Amino acid sequence: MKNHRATIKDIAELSGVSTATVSRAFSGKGRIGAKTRDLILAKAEELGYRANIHARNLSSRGTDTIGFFYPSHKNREPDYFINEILLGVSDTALQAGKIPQAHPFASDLDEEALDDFKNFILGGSFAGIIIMGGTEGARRFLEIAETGRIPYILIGELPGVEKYTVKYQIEQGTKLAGGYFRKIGRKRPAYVAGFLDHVDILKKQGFAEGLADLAEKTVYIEGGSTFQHGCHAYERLRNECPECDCVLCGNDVLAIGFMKAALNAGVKIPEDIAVIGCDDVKISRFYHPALTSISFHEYEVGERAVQRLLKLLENQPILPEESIECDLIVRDSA
Amino acid sequence: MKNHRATIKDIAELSGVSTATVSRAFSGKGRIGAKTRDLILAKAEELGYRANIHARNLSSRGTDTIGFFYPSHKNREPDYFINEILLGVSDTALQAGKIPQAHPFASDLDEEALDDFKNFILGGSFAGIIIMGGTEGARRFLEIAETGRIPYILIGELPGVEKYTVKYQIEQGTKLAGGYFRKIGRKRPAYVAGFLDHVDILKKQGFAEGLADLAEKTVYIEGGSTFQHGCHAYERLRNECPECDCVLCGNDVLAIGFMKAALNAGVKIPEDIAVIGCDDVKISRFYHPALTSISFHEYEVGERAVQRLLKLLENQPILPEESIECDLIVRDSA
DNA sequence: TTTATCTGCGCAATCGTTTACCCACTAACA
DNA sequence: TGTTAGTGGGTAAACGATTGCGCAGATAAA
Repeated sequence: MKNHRATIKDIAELSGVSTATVSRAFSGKGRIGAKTRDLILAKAEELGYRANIHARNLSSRGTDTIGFFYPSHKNREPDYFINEILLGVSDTALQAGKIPQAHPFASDLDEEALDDFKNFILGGSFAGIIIMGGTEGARRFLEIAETGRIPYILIGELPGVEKYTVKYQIEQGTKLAGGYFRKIGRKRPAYVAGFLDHVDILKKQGFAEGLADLAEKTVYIEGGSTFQHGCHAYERLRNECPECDCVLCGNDVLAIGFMKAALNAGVKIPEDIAVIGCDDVKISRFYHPALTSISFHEYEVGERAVQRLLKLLENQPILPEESIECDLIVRDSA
Repeated sequence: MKNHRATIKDIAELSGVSTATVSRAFSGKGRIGAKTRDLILAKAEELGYRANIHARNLSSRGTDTIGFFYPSHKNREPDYFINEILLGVSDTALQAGKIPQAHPFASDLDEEALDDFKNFILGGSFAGIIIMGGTEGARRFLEIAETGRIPYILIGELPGVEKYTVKYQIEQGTKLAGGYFRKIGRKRPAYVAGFLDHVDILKKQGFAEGLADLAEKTVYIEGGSTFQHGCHAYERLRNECPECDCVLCGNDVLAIGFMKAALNAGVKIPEDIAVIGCDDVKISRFYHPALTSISFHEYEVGERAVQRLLKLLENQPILPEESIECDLIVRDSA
């Protein structure tokens, strides 16, 4: 029994043909007779042959891998929002015969880590990449992709970048929340910030628009984006503005933390205070009360990003940006 | 300006040395003079050189990639349990200079998908792999790894497989839950099943042990492992055994679904019915009431799996199996 | 000075594919 | 019968690294 993995050469010998022919039998490219091909495939099966992936990629100057890069925070809770996008990315890539690869990067990306990523990306690991925007770290990946002339798609916002992106309607979304609070007759709004980045600014703006004349009374609480931050935000709000009767949180986990602290304090939701979250992640509907939230249709965002990247890879023309609709999903918390 | 990516050859020419020397400058292997090396590194920097990863892998017959294969269910909710393990795997791999790659596989793995995985794994994509056990799909991956002589570590249980695994103490864990229900004086237990696989059997057994004389009165509800299943489980339990006063659920999301339905029906938790979940996933502490759950220390499981795989890769001897302790984390639901 | 040891580096084979190019053969047609 | 087209498949050069071997020169030991 051979001790090494069967190669194309072994099959060639066994079938009495050249390696070129064997290669053609598998690739379908080039001309080859039907019986020769069948013979080759049979022998290959027999030997349990599998093409060496490195050799293939080297020789053909390409790969089927698509990278997905997203920020991951140090003190991390799972990021349910990005998980949804990732799901969309993975499914779509797989369906197209591409191999998805997820790579989190630290939000405080140091030079060393960045260098590893450069080796990785510029070393030819990816046919194309998808970058999660919103943070400055994302910009570094854009730069890498640019210098390596690697096709990429940006998801979300990054100031100054217009090509090629898939956006979700952040301002539109929070505007819906503002409008909804008005509609149900709330008077004193609050906003609890998430990551304190560019995205947050847009969220605030949209919220203010939706609130219209109520906007100027808005109380802003800042801190962070985790469950704990949400709990603290409630405590702070109770001190700073006990009369607030509705709150929009920068993400769902934050909203859940807020609700948890409020419920513990005996507050009734939504009677005493109405709560809306952002992202509409899966767990929001699990909560009691079920969280009203703004859905940016994350899965679809991931899906679309891959679809666009695929076109880029095939040199098909695409619009510089596309946008996915958002919705307010009303449940029990507001 | 050159249009192709700089190669080792370009640098060799530019520095007036051979490609062998350039390679040595980067790898640190072999002998090389200090100034030659510095010169080479400088030129490389200048050209923005990054080693082609495919060429490297082909030439050196190896790769730094570690694969993580886990079952993913069709109608999927994010699997918070596996997410935790994955986090442990990723962090540990990265620290060791390896590149982690996560690959979900459908629980009803068909031949075609399996063949893709074979190409992938046997094609040399991985230095070693980590396989999430518990389902029969996992066995197929073991087989692939065996035929390709690829080092692997199995996480959890798979009947008949003893080498090399990292186990978490399933029976021990649910036994704790059973004991706890006795201790707090509950009389009529129920068990809500998760995936209905091998793992579930162990959970039932452990639970029964912990319940001791209460075990025979246990009501078993089966169905699935999602939030929805949890909701239905509550409805069924109310019909089948309204006097049940404590329930163990096969996983946390199931438990949360159960609680949600119960709370909606006006039931008090834990007063009317005490609820314990399995896995102690992050979201469990968010819930209101916070869920009491059995922690299998998933992060650590993932961590340990990688540590063991690394030893295998270095041909260091390791024990056939190791086991990670479990704990009952008491919160507010029981 | 001679011999042994060590250091730095080049030569060239190798890893396992893909693919451009070319040649031999068959079939068809005038 | 000679020309043309079309088919099947071989030859060999890539792809971009790694690495065993050996050689020349420097240094140390005798």
